[in-house]
Amino acid sequence: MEPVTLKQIAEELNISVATVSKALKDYPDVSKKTKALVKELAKTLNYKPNTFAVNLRTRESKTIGLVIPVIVHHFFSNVIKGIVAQAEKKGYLVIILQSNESYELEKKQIDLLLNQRVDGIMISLANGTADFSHLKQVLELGKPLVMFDKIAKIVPCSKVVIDDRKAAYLATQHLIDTGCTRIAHFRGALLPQNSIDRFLGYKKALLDNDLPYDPSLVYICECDDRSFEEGLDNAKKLLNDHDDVDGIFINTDLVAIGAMTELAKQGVAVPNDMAVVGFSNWFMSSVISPSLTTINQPGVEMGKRAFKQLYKEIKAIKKNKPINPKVITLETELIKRESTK
Amino acid sequence: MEPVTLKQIAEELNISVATVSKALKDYPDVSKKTKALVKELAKTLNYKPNTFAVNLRTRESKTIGLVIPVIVHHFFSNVIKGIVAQAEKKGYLVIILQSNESYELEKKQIDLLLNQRVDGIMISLANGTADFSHLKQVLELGKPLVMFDKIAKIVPCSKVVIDDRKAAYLATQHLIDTGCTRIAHFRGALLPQNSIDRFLGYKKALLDNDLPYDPSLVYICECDDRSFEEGLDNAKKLLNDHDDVDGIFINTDLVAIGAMTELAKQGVAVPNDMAVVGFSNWFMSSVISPSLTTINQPGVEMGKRAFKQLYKEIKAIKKNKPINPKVITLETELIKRESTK
DNA sequence: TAATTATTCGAAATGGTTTTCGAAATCACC
DNA sequence: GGTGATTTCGAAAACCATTTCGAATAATTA
Repeated sequence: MEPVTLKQIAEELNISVATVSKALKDYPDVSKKTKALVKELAKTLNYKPNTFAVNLRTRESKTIGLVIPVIVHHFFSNVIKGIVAQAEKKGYLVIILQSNESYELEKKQIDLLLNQRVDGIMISLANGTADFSHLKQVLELGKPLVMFDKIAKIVPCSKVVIDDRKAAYLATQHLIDTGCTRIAHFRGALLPQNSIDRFLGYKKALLDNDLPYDPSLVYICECDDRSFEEGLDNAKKLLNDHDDVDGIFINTDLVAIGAMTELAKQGVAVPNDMAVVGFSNWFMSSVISPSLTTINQPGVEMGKRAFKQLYKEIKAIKKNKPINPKVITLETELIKRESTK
Repeated sequence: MEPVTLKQIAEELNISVATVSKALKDYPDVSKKTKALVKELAKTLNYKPNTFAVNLRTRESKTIGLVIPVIVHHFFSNVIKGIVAQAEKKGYLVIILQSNESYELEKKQIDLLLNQRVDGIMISLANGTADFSHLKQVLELGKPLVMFDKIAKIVPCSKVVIDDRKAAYLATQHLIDTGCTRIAHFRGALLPQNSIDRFLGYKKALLDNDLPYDPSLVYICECDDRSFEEGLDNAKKLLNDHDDVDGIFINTDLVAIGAMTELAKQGVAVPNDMAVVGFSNWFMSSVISPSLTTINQPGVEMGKRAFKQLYKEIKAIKKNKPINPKVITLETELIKRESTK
């Protein structure tokens, strides 16, 4: 029941632990005979090196940490899938923690991962995170850090993102192209960079098309557990405040779906009375009615690329090479559906 | 940059490593003076015990493994959330692997986790898993194993499930109560127990109500990546094969949504021409139109309970107590919505 | 003062693997 | 047979924390 150790194999064969170790790792200074003997016995005894000991010796755990705001989320669960799959290919395991959009938790979790001595950390920030000392600490310890989607520009680490500003511009331009002239925006929380960028893209599209930017048309939602309800609420407010709006660009599909639900309830026809564009291309956006025009956000791809970058940096650190942070921007596309004309 | 070790603290204070270790752990045989000194220096140097060394000594990793068929899935991502949250509370980290509904991968992943020497393993089986030697191996190694949702009755470990049979019975009975007399069933893959149980519940409800069981009304779907399309396809077949069916009980919401999409396309009115009941209560089921009547499956709760059970067993093993496997059955409920009368 | 007890500490073993360095043994060649 | 080169192996240190057991000192009692 207790796992076999090198020592036991060594005693069995009357050779030293060192030789057994080297035989199993095909060191050139072990004869073919003993190598064969060792390997055979190791196999029959089902020897597996004790990971704890290997970790201690090699100072690496072949494990990475992932801190993510929410797990139950179409986009993020896709990212997780991408990371986990890619990591497994390279022999790395992934420890996943959920920050629940809480800065405090996020901080603790980074600490947990550092204590665990993971070989690298990947993170998408909680909305509330405004202080980055916990992330800088990771870098100071010489551990690779890759941020994705919800990033902080100020932290000098690698990042994988989409061009949120451009995507939002595209979305808004599409509303304009299909005849909307007074376009509202449900933006995300004040802090995360992509929420800001989407807002800026929206604004720029308006200006480029000589449409006035009206701050009263911008509504904020936290995009937390209550996303759907926030969509309902914001739509209600919007309909209450204005009667001339003919399009909305919404920060996230789930909020958009909430908004469309409220619009339907109040008899506002989508897309004829009100066109709607979401963001992220959640699966459900394609199956609701009317289906939702949105921006595709390649979650799995983002996860893969983020891990690949982290992997490069882990290798670099191992060779004492300096790492130069990279910003990888993935392509997105507008997916036209029934919620716009 | 390199983490501080006990040795460094010891040298700094001119005492032994042993004393430092004991001081930090409040052993009674260290004087208050030295304890204070050690603790202070440890704090200023930000000492954290080397997890690798601790693991090696204590023979435990404070880490558990989770193998799950799919991550991007409303129910499973909820389970993950429950597990991760509960584990963190108890000081455990979770390594997550996705089997992708592949027995081969699942087997490899169990091996990976055993090599990693996790303290316990949680798993929801891949559809294809018919051989359980990899799971029995876990038990033989004396590692706690908890299965949830997609389980194998034959493996003598703890399990957390819902009463699929009862839930399916409820769903079918509801169709009957609302006037359906010829009810089809889109069942899941042949193997996983819950797919079988749901089928049995469906069948029993029919018989209890003196409705004939007609095998030609039962369609199979794998419930993999193509769930939605399988819903479309099966609905198409059903409408082609039969013209007298007035209700369908469908194994999973996503398939049900696919089916409803096809029904809508072919002008079959839900619920009047055809009532539909799904299973799992995916979020999107509440926001589509018509909204989907379904069975609520408490994912987060299942994750929590599964971890709690695993935790108990880890503690038991540590104390050399025997573990007696438990089967925990969670309550479900029928959620009536617009897709049934 | 001698003997006993309580207090405080450290040497050393343990956990299992990896790797360096040097020793021993074998072989080749003149 | 002697020299040098090559092959094959093992002792031992290192990784770091934990814990047992015994030694030394200090305090107490007879």
